[in-house]
Amino acid sequence: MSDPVRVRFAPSPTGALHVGGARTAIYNWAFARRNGGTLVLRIDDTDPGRSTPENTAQILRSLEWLGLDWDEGPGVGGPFGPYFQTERQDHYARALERMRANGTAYPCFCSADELAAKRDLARAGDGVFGYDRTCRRLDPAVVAARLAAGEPRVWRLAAPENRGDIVVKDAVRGETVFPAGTMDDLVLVRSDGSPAYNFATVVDDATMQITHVIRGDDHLSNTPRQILIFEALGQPVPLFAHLPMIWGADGKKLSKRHGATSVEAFRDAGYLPEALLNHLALLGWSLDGETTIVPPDVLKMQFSLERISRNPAVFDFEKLDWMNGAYLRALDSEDFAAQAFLWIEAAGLAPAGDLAARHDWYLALASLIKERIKLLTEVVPAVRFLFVDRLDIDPEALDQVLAKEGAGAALEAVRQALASLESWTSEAIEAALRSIPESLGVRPKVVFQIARVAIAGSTVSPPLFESVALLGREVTLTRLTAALCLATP
RNA sequence: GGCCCGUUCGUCUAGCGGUUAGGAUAUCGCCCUCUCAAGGCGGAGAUCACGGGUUCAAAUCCCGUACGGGCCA
Repeated sequence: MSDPVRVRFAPSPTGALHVGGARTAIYNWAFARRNGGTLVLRIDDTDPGRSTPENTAQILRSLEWLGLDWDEGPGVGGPFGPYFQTERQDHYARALERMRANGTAYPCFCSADELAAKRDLARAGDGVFGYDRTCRRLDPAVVAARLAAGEPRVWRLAAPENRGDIVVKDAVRGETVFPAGTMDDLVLVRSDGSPAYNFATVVDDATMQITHVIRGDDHLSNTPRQILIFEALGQPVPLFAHLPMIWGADGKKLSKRHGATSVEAFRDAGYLPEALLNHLALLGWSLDGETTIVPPDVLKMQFSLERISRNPAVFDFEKLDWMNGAYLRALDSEDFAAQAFLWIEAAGLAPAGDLAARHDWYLALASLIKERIKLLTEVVPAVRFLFVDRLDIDPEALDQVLAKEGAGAALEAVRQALASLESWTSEAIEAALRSIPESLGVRPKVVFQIARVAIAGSTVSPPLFESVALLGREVTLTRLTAALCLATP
């Protein structure tokens, strides 16, 4: 009860960190922070074929991008290392030794062919059980001889035969009972000496003194087996919290087919880490049922296992978009400008030092667009007209606005009004332009739309007067003149 | 096949024996307005998977069924 909380996130570096894993990491992180506990990051790299250092690096990068920090693990070390499973062979060997000594593990010499035959036999009958325990009944002297002879073998758990029902205590689902006698003698160590998943996980969780295992729902069925291993090792069983899966819109496990799933893909698609984190946190957890904006610092103060829901959640891309917009709007102009400039620079619209060189200009730009976009990828299309030398005018806008009769007269009036303006501020520009419609006898919005197309190349743009102010006199007049040639008089 | 888990507006969820079943998003309408957004106001949208119980009273408790999902093989 009063034991300090220790939780872990144990990704497999067989691919990028995807949103499901990210949510698990977020919950572990928030739970550790909320309870003043320790978050351990452990890399489950035991799959030699698919685990790569590149994937590990990418996972760490994604976690850092999300703003998650860990107290023990790669990069920070800690007293329970190493934190890569491939470097923990001696722990597994010691654990197996202990289980051999207390009779909870035994060698099995059955070949793959024999096992397949046993399986077929079992399937033919009605009861489909696990391994039939042939080698568990072998004479000790025979076992010793075959071991000494170096015969290929795996090591199996000797599942207890007189144990009662196995009860998984889970903070999300309460107590789940697995009937006694349904557990088979699962493989702990493979014939090549590598630890099986359940074994390595339990040995690590035990030696790292993990108190709460927060992980995906898909491990719930493994849990009774793991409990048996904890008990065989004589170690306390942690408390569990199994999270419901995240689905795509079709009710299938979220995958690439549904769109972006890796954290980095969301970053590249223009999402803010806080927004992704917030959205993920709310897929399967709620603060109070009313609050939708839960920033990281609130999450780590308020997170609780009790409010995790039991049913799977469909990943709602539209809601994430809305949320990203909300976070973008909440940014002050300084921060928004910094974010936006990354994209502007990457698109080649502005040179590297431009943000510092024209700081106030960028701040003004930021305030113009930050409440009009939901994704950072929208920045460049929204502001391109402010950077390019030659403006391309949208053909449809040309056709619908500049081709209208009187467009030329309006443009000429705008050009003249601006050419003689003494102070180039949005206020002065607005005053000058607002006086035009009346003299021409048209509605204000007609003139403004004509000017907008001439200046921004589109019927949709940031606010006109401010945009003109940002564009500067020279460029503005050039564009008006150029548009004049295209417009109907 | 066995064992587990899940099922409240399209979606995320609140609800933990008595509520006009609440919020968010999406959607629709109106207002604001130089376009687009943002913002404000309002509407529509949930026979609480289904069937039995228990109870004066069930979305809430119990048992089945169906449909989804997971794990093992």
